[in-house]
Amino acid sequence: MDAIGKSTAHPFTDFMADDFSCADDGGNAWSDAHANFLSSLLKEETEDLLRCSRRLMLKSRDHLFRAGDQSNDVYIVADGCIRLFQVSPSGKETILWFSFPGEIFGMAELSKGSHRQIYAVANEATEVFSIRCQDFIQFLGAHPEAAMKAIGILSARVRALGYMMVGLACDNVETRIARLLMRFAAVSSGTRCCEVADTGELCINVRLTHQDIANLIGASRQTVTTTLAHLRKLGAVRMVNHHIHIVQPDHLRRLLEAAAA
Amino acid sequence: MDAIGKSTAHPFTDFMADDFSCADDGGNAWSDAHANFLSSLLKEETEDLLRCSRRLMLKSRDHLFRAGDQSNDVYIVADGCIRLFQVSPSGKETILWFSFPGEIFGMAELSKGSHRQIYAVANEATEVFSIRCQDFIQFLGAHPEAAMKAIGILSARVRALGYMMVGLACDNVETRIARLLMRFAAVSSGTRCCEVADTGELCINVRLTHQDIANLIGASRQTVTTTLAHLRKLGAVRMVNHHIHIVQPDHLRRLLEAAAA
DNA sequence: CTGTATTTGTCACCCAGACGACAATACTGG
DNA sequence: CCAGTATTGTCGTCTGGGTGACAAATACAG
Repeated sequence: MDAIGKSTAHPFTDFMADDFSCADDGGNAWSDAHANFLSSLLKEETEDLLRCSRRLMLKSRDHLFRAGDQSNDVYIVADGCIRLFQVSPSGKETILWFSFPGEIFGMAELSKGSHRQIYAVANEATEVFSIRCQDFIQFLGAHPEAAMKAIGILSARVRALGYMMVGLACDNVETRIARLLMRFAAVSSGTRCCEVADTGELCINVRLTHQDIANLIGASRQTVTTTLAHLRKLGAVRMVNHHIHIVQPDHLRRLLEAAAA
Repeated sequence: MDAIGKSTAHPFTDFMADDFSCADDGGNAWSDAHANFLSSLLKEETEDLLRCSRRLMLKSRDHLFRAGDQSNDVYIVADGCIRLFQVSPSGKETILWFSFPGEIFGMAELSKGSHRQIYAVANEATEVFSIRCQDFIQFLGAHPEAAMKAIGILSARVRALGYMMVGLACDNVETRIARLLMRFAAVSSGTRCCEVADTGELCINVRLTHQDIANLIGASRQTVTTTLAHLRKLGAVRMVNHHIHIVQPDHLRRLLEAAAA
């Protein structure tokens, strides 16, 4: 659990501080939504919270919960990565987001002691802290600043989802993919890939199949394969081991600007 | 401001209580996101909060704030209706939601004392309470239950946006419209239309142009016109004055079930 | 009451991307 | 090490719905 204590590239403290232009494309909301809740807490708050937590070890593809389950806990990722998604009545999977170490999830179902709306699956071998809703609510009551941080994270998620909606409604598949890659690069940059050159190359250190990407951006798997092949041919991205590197971030940025025109 | 004190069809108390099937299509999240924040507060909390508020009167189409503005306040609708939307870089408008009397909005930009991400305009003559962020944060600190309610509303909005994403990614335009109409009917049912028959006819008491609907579901205005004309021809909906009535809710429900197959 | 702006209704055209169908790899558990 | 499963790569084919272009019908300000 040594990944927990240390601050990542997105400590919560940044959250209140940094300014950004109004032409922001949602990248900030995206980062803020991935704020490291755990490392943003004070030492004593962390102890208070983890005291009443259980630790769960999940193998890749293990289900943590499914839609319809009773929702009794909130979770914090200790290590690994959790995929949060919905399944439409027709069976299509829509990925809402991934949760990385330090991030809290399952909060959205907190206030109704009721049922899960979404699915949570380990995207790789993953370790999570599980905290009973009751305990968590009590914790928030006892630590108003922590409650404000929770509100901050939920707010960021609302903003991030808003931007996702806009992208889905306005952009074509290539643009959606470009934007997704840039955002993932920003968020997953904490866990740097071994072989990043001194060039501006960015590493997306998450296991993502083409199907996953399709489910993230609301496209078909084939179109993702084709588009990604195209970007690779242009030299904008390349595959390293089993994840994507953005060779020319500027190329993707230009794509995004072009879409704005 | 007599619309404020009395509870609507969605008091916050319902929020923690009602159960629902796991096949929920997000209607609950939608309703919960439109929870009446103001009327959910205790009398003393309400006084505390409104003491430090200013009242603003807006004419139809007045801008309350725009993307890029400094975000210094949160707002509560006293009367009327506020349209919250984003504008894509290419100029396309995407409506995220409407806020009705008693609802709080602007919260998502609360925690960064920074800039608005979205636009808020009065959809009709509207009256809002404006509360400085500082005061609101202080209020939440002083009233932990109110803070939990705020978290509950943000959570519901996260869930609602999740469902919107799924719909956008999976459903065709007709289904998206049908779902939108059913949800609006549920939410706006508080302000009942004068001439609702004893039939199961539902009234959507919000001024919505075809362009608005298009912006809500990510479709073109023409397609909305055509689809709505089709639904009217089938006798599923009709226009009353300047808003839509759902003549046969079952017809729309059947549409939604069909989409699930 | 009247000119201007907004909203609705309807076309014909066209294309991004969904879908189905395979073959070729690459993993993974036993 | 091998069978079985998951993932990638590539084709045609086909269509939902975007786009532009109008005309008609309202709404609204002055």
